[in-house]
Amino acid sequence: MDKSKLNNFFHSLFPIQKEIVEKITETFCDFTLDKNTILLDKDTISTKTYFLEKGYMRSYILNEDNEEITTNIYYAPCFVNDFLSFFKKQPTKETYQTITECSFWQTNLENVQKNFHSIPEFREFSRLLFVINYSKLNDRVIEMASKKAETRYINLLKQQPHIFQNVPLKIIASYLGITDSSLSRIRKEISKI
Amino acid sequence: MDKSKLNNFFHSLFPIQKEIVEKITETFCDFTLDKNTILLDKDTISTKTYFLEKGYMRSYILNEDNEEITTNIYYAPCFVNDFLSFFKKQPTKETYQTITECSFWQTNLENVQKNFHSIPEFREFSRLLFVINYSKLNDRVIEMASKKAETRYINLLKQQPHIFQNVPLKIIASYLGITDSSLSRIRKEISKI
DNA sequence: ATAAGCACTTGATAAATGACAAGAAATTAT
DNA sequence: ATAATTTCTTGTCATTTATCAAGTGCTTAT
Repeated sequence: MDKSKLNNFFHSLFPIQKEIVEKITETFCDFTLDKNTILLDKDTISTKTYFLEKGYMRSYILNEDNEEITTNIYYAPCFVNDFLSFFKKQPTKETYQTITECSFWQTNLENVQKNFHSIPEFREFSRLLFVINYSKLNDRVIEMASKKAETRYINLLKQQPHIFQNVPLKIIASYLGITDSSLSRIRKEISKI
Repeated sequence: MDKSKLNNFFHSLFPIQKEIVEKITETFCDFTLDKNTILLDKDTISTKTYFLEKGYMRSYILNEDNEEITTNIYYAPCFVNDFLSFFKKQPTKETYQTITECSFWQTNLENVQKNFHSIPEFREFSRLLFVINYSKLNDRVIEMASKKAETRYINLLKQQPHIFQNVPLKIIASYLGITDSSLSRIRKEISKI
């Protein structure tokens, strides 16, 4: 039950006292999942918030042709949350699945609510997490709308090279909004240079 | 100084007492802007949070060819916020500009902070706003990654037809991630049916 | 160890979208 | 009211990406 990675995540985001972090993470429990295992299935309600301590995972939807479209790739350390489902108790649209073996910490909404309303630092942390996630997502929309696939690939490779060591190319392709054969061709083109 | 539209926005999101809403919106001041006017310029720090009471506006960035890429379209009633800039005091990447004549209510971070930490209902409201905005943005990423331009156009037309009565097509085109001539052709194709 | 199933690549071809330029239509400024 | 400016459309052609199918190599299960 070593919560150091979980606790350090709080410290890494903003200045906060050790005792307060320990109070916040008091109710978190740990578990692990094998690779290619579903953490949260679509059309279910997320009752937990998850901290990914180790590993790679993704969220995906099925399109009209029943192809999996990867909507997000997650890597430790980070919080993994279907905000709409967890906070508004709505069924998820996406399925959340591990890519590698993963270890997690989790807690439920009741504990989050208690902390949110009783610990000012946790409120600030929660909001900061939202702001950061929103901003990342916004950057991605901008890339999707303004850059061609090759540029998006190059940027991802530059910014998160480790993803290519841990996530299959077909998942990366759909995350970039292209087919796996297109990604393969783009990689071939670039390797020539 | 009729705050009814501002106040009603709170009531429309979740059950909350009239007196609490009035307390929250106490510090909001109103102003109006002409069409095509900048509300918040890129590379500046957003010191205000805005409620758009009437009108249409957008955010945009300039790409490497100095073309404006519309990143978001806003229409009343809604809150308009550059989260990263407002909460983390970072310079904005995007410029926020009115499209039609707009009327706003605004307040500053100090007031938001005071309410956030002293009024539980305002905390819940703030988080709900984040969740809803995040979820909308996520839906947009999914569309961008999985649907072709024509489908994205049809969906926007179905879901927000009023946008086409109030926002120039070239802005809508870049919001959809295509050029204005492509949008023109797509519209022509569809009108044939 | 072998077979089965995936992941990845590659070829040929088609579809979607972009680039650029010119003109029509609408809007705005004088 | 007229001119100037901006928006929208359309034509031609180029580029980007998708589709489908086949083949190779890697991983996994028995």
